[in-house]
This record gives sequence, structure tokens and C-alpha cells, in this order.
Amino acid sequence: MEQPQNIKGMRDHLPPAMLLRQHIINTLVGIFERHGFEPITTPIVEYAETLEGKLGDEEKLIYRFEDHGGRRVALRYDQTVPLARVVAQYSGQLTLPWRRYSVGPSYRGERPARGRYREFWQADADLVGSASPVADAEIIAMLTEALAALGFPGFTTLLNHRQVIGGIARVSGLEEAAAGSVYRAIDKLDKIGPDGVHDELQKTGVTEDAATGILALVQLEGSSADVLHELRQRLQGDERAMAALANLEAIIGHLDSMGVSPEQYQVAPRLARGLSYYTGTVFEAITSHWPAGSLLGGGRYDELIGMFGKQSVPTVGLAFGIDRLHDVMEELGIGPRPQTTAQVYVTVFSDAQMDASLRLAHELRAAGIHTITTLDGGTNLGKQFKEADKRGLRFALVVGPDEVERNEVAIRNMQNGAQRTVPRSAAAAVLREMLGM
RNA sequence: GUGUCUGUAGCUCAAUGGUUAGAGCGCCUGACUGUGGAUCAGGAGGCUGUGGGUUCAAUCCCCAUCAGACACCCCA
Repeated sequence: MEQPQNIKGMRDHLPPAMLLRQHIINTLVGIFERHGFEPITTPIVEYAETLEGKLGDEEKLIYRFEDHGGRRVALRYDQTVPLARVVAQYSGQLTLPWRRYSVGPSYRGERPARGRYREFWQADADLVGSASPVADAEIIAMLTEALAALGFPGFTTLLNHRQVIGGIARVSGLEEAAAGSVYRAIDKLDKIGPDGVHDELQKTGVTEDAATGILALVQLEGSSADVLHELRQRLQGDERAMAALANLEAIIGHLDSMGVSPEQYQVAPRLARGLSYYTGTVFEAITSHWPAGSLLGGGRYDELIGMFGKQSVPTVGLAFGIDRLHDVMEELGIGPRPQTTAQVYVTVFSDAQMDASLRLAHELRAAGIHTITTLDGGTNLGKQFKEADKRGLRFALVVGPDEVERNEVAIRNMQNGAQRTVPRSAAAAVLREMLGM
């Protein structure tokens, strides 16, 4: 290790990136809390067996190792399984239904690609302990509010139900066991097109007729009502699918009152999603401006918590991909792009004036203004202004001998060069106003 | 995990199988001794990702390794 370097797929986030990330996280948390979701944090390291047996195929991507005590441990793969562990473990202390959120990193040993990293952050929100369609609707409403608050221009939430897909497979005469590869094939519809899916299905052993039938179903598009109607016709006789369709209809029925308009979502029978713990609704949000994966994903998993030994607790939730949101916003130029956290730069005229500047800075900070000063009193003013400019500060203040004598402060607007002198006692108030605080 | 491509100064990129590897931007200093973004003049900064090999000689050719990009797989 002669050269400092990152582990593959694990990134450093320097201030410019971090400031945007914080904006994203703060925005999401704001929406979560507006809906009364409560924060929790769980360890990044879990017993390997806690994570095993919950994810399906993806399990091979779990980071596993032995700790010093020889315990088989793993880095968490998402925040959903740890949540399920927590709910099972603290059932006596939780009042259900429980709205909780959690923000932090998860780890997957995948080959990194665009919008995909081995360490990635998710903002996860789940509504634990309710099977009501209102719960599903609330999660979808929240995701819609969040993407709008972040400023995403055109996004769509694709909505489906595991038992709709199951029904499609059953109606096509497929064994339950074959369903997995069918899910994967139809999930690729947007990428490889109908012919591609047809080939893919046949490759997995589906008959030509069945493939054609499946394809006709998963390609359904149009208004949610139309798609649901059509699915109901074609899946007739499959009870579980009928129940799923009724459930979707009930959820959609609440969306309007929750502020979600019909053009912001669509029923998409092709949406499968890989995680095996989903049992009901599944959804993800995509934007046409970003080809590399969804911005968030989620669904209902009514059996996962029960896997930790106690009774099942119906739950629906979602995870925003912070890194993807960041990458897309960066690429599309969405959102604020602050260069720094400081707002005001207090110059130091000379060593003799150092304390006057420090005192002023202290007062400004006490007034809530983010303030930095020069550290070296021997630096000439020109250099200090240059630094203030480079750092992207909005105002530079001067308290030289003249200002001290007149008990004033000079405030210079670094964006347009306008400079004014105000009474020392008014400096904080004036700045607060100029900063729009 | 599979395949393809890439890796030279802080950043974006040049260059040649052979003496001290270049440019722009950025950075530092000065012209400007109470005021930044312009201009001009100087300056610092590279064992060419790392480790091997071929060769009289390698940044350039070969192998490995690490990291990155893209596609596949799959997902946030």
C-alpha cells in the first residue's frame, strides 16, 4: 500500500459532493419527519445469519468475514433486514403501526458501474405493522413529495404487485419454481424490448405460446384503470392475482387525496424487482433523464419480520439511493450547489487589529451567521479578499483602523463588489437581512 | 462474477522504444504598500498507478496487480 487509494467501489466524498449529499439527506429527512417517521440507527455489522436467507439470489453479494472472536459477521446489505431484526427484537417497546426512517451506508460486493457502488447510502423509510392499502399509499405519496422537493423534473413511479406477476406466470402455465427467471426476463423489457424478452423467456424453458402470452400481459400500458381492467380480464380465475389487483386499486384510490396525481405513477406489470422478501406491492421511481437504474425502490414485505421468530408483521417501505439521486442531480444540474458552509469572511487588517476582527466574528457567529476569519494577521487585504472570493463566500468584512475609530464595519458584497459601511452594532442584523435569514 | 477500454503535474490532456517528459487551467510570488474576480512577469510541482518481464535502452511492447469507465448480470 504505497499509494493512497480507495477500495474498489468505495468512495470519498469531498466537500462539494458532500454539501449536495447533505442537502439531499436533509430534504428527505424533512419529508419523512413531516409524515411523523422516527429515526433509528443500527450497526453496519450484523451476524451473517441475520442477513442470510432473506435476500434470495443477491445473497452472494453480501460482504462476509470473521471477526477477532471468530464470529461470522456481515456488512449490512440494506437497511430493511436490520429493521426487521429490530422490530422482532424490541417488539415490546414499539407501538405499532410504527413509522421509522434510517439513513446510512450499506454494502454490496458487486462490480461497480454507473450509479452503482459497493458502499452506498440509502435513506430508508418503512411503515411497520399495517397491512392497510393506506400504508402503501402513504409511502408512495412520500416518495412523490420527496422527488418533487428535490426538484426532479420528470419522474415516474412504476407500481406492481408480486401476485400480479405470480398470476401472469400461473396463467401461462408455469411452475412456481420457474417464476424467478420469468421475473428477471420481464424486468428487462424496457432494456431489451419485447423480442428480447421473448427470446429470454424461451431460453428459460417457457413455451412459445406462454412467452407470447406473458409478453402481451407485461406490455400493457395506459391509464392505471385501463391496465388494471385489462389485467383483471386476463388473469380471471387466479384468486391471488385478483386480490392483488383489488389491493392495487385500493392503494391508487387513496393517492389522489394524498396529493399524488395520475401522471406521476403507472401500473407496470413488467416491474419485478429482485429482492425476494417482497410479498405484495413493489415499486420504483425512474426518470427518463437517467438510464442507470432506479432512484429508489420499495415494496411490501409482510413475512420478513416473522422470519426472526415471532409473528409476522406486515410492513411496507422504500429506500432512496442517495448516491444515485446525487449523481443524477449533478448531471442534470438540479439543486443548490454551495461551495462552502461559511457565509461571511471577516478580514484581519493587521496583527494590531486581530482582536477587533475576532470579536466581530464571535458576535456574528452568536447571531447565527456562519463566519470565518483570516488566521494570519500579516496577510494583506488583497489576498484575503481573493481567498473569500475563491471560497465562494458572499460577504467580506473589513474592520481596519478607520472603521474601529468610527465604530463601523465595512461590508463588501463579493458577488457584485458593492460595499457599504454600517455601524458596528448593526452589523449582525444587517448581514442577517442581506443573507435572507 | 464475465467481457471491452483506460491509468502521464492538483485538473483536462500532449509526446517519443533512446540525452533534463510538455501545454492549458489551477496553485505560489511579485507588479498592486486599506480591497478579490482582468492583465503581465516569474516560480513550484511528475521515479509516466504499482510490481515484474522483453530490450543495450521503456512512459511507449508483454504479463500480473490495483483503481476507474462502459456493456452483461443485477440492483439503490
